[in-house]
Amino acid sequence: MRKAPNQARSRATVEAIVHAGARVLADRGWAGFTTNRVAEVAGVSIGSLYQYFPDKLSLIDAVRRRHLEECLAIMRAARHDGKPLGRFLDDLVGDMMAAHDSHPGLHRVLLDEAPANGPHDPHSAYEREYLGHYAAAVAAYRRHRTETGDETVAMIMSDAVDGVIHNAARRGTLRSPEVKRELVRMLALYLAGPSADQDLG
Amino acid sequence: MRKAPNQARSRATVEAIVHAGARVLADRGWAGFTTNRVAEVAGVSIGSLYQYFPDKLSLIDAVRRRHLEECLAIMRAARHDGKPLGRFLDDLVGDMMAAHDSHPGLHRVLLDEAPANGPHDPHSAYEREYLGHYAAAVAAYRRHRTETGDETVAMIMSDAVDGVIHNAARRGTLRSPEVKRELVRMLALYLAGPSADQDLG
Amino acid sequence: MRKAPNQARSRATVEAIVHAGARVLADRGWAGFTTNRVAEVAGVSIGSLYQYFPDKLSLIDAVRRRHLEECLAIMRAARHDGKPLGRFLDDLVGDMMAAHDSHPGLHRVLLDEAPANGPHDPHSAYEREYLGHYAAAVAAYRRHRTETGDETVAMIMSDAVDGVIHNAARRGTLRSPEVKRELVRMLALYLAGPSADQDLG
Amino acid sequence: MRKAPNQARSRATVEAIVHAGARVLADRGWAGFTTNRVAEVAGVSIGSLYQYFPDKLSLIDAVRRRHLEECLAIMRAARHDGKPLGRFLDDLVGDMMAAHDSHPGLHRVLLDEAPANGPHDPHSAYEREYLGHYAAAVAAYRRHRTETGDETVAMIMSDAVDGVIHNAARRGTLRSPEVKRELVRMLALYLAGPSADQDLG
DNA sequence: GATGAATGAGTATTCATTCAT
DNA sequence: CATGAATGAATACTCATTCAT
Repeated sequence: MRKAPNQARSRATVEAIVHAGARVLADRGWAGFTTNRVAEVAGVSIGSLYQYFPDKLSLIDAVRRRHLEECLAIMRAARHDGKPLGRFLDDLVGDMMAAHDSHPGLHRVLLDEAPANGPHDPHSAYEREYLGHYAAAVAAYRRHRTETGDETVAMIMSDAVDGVIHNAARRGTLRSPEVKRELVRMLALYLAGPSADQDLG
Repeated sequence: MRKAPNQARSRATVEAIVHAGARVLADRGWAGFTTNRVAEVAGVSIGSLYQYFPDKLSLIDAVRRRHLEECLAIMRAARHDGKPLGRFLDDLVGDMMAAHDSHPGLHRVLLDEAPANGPHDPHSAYEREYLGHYAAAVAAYRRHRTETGDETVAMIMSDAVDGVIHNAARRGTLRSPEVKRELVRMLALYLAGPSADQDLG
Repeated sequence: MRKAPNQARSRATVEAIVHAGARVLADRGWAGFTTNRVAEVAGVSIGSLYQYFPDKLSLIDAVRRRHLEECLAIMRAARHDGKPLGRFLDDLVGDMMAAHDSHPGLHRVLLDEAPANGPHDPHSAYEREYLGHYAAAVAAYRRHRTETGDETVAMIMSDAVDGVIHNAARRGTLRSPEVKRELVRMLALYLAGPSADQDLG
Repeated sequence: MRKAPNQARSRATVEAIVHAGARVLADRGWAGFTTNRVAEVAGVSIGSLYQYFPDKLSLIDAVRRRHLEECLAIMRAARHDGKPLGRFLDDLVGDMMAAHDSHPGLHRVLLDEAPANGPHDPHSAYEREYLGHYAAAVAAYRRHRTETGDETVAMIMSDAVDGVIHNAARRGTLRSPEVKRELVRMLALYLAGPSADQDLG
């Protein structure tokens, strides 16, 4: 960002711009994301937008950072302190679906356009922490030890949640209790289940 | 499409354009997808591109149709005729991962710029058949009957596969045997598992 | 128009664009009318042109509206309040020839590319008022009443003036006093003359 | 033209192209006149069109020549050998209106786009002969000798006819007997009338 | 700071024309 | 000769970005 918004009004302006950016990205996709449109939706002039964001990319980065931070906050809040597994998954999946319900499709769009995927970019940092939370839960709840590491199991779970939630967002079924229940059931069975080599005949 | 390619030469041209379109979309994303670039990569003039596709969007549609058709072909080929479940899932997931390995990220980009997802657009038709194949497999292999329909289970499975594969594509781990094995394990446990209400404590 | 020019600067810009459009259309005809050329002649960037006009056609419409409005202004100013007929026609034809002398050929080009001449398009509205003025003059000066209505006579006169003036524009003889005198004479004789059925032997 | 069509089939092809050119020009105006469209309407391939016409301009010239030739043929046929004036004008105007009824607007479009208006271009040659026929008629029928030459009177008449007919074409009233009658009446009164200086009160 | 008019490089698209079949 | 696929210069139009007010 070009400059730190010091005064209250400035902060509100930046807030409005980032929020509008998320909205436009979710509603119109990459092709419909133009700086002029974002400024219009935010209710500020295009000049003001460039006062705070040096270019389009930095605005997208801000939107991305904001969204990933929200997802991380949910993960951080999803404590597995003594909760039974079913309850833990229920809370986690429920909160995640709720979070995506406000801007369906945003997450998906944000992750698609590969943003300089070096190991040090913000997305990677986010992902490391994100998967770390999942791995901790896996370590806490997993029943059967196999040769597969917690990190891999965590990744599979995270990606499955991602897939189910974002396809639900696309179909407009984010609020379906059935979808939520089945996703939770799949994760629970996965965590509870025996190793791959056993009787899946 | 503006014009049906009748002669052999023109069919080859259209083929090259669609193929180049997939490549450019996968490599450069929405922002890098320009008709001139596609024409260049295809090795044809921009005029030839517009001879067959009335505009940029119709070209993207063609690329999408082509890709979805490839995915459907895999589903159709994945017969569950007497195979044990583990074998069936192994084949299906393996083929799907291989298919996405050629253009990692393409599927995701294609599905996310959601253009008018009414129930009658080609993507919906594709999705109906796609989920239908999954549902047939679910009906064949499911052990425990619950109140949840085969279609819902099929959708969860399909979306989970989607999420895992496309995040793997993003991370460059599409060829990892571990990822494949765990995804198969999760699906198998899900299909084999008891209803949600049981002892997931 | 895409956007109303509010500030003084933007009004000047729109003015310059429309004026340049008339000039380019008159000088180079349809084939030479390109938006980039108009912008260049207007001394503004191509972006500014598209800030106010959504496409080429809307710019042509603006030029047309402007020109028709100028012609109407001449008709409105040509009062037949007690003037003798000769004087009235002299003033009217003189003003009209002068008006076309600034952009010879513009009128013809504008009217000929007939874009959807339904009864409700702006050109029709213009034509109704235009012919109305002529009809009023006919009613005031006509000597012999025939079965032909004032409106028809007005239309014949208007079209004849149109034909003579625009062919004169094409030939570069718009300032010829002889042309003006003879056109006036023809109109006067027509208005003064007896019905068609009489001795035209 | 690139080469003379010798065989019967070639002549028919050229014929079809010129005819289609007139049709497209009349129906779609300058903006819609493309060589590919003309070829399509003519039912020949674009390659065949370029076999006979080296470029677009030469095709337009052919269409123009053809149309002007038709108008000239009407003038040549309109003999004033002893006919009374009323009869002569009636025939001339009637034939001219009929000629324009097949391709309304064509003449207008053809004359608008100023085609290299040197004194030696085909249009000027046409115009000279055309006005010459009118002048001969004027000389034959004019009643009052004034200081204005026959050529000027002829030009005014020709231009008035042009204006009335082409505006009628635009309005779709080319077959109106009233329009024809009034146009004839105006021309007759003009030819019969006294000099400009007299009692036009 | 805020504004929004202006800019112009860059993209989408057309269409006259060529040439291999 | 006829065909129509291919070409690419030229045009229409967009949108990130600047800057005078």
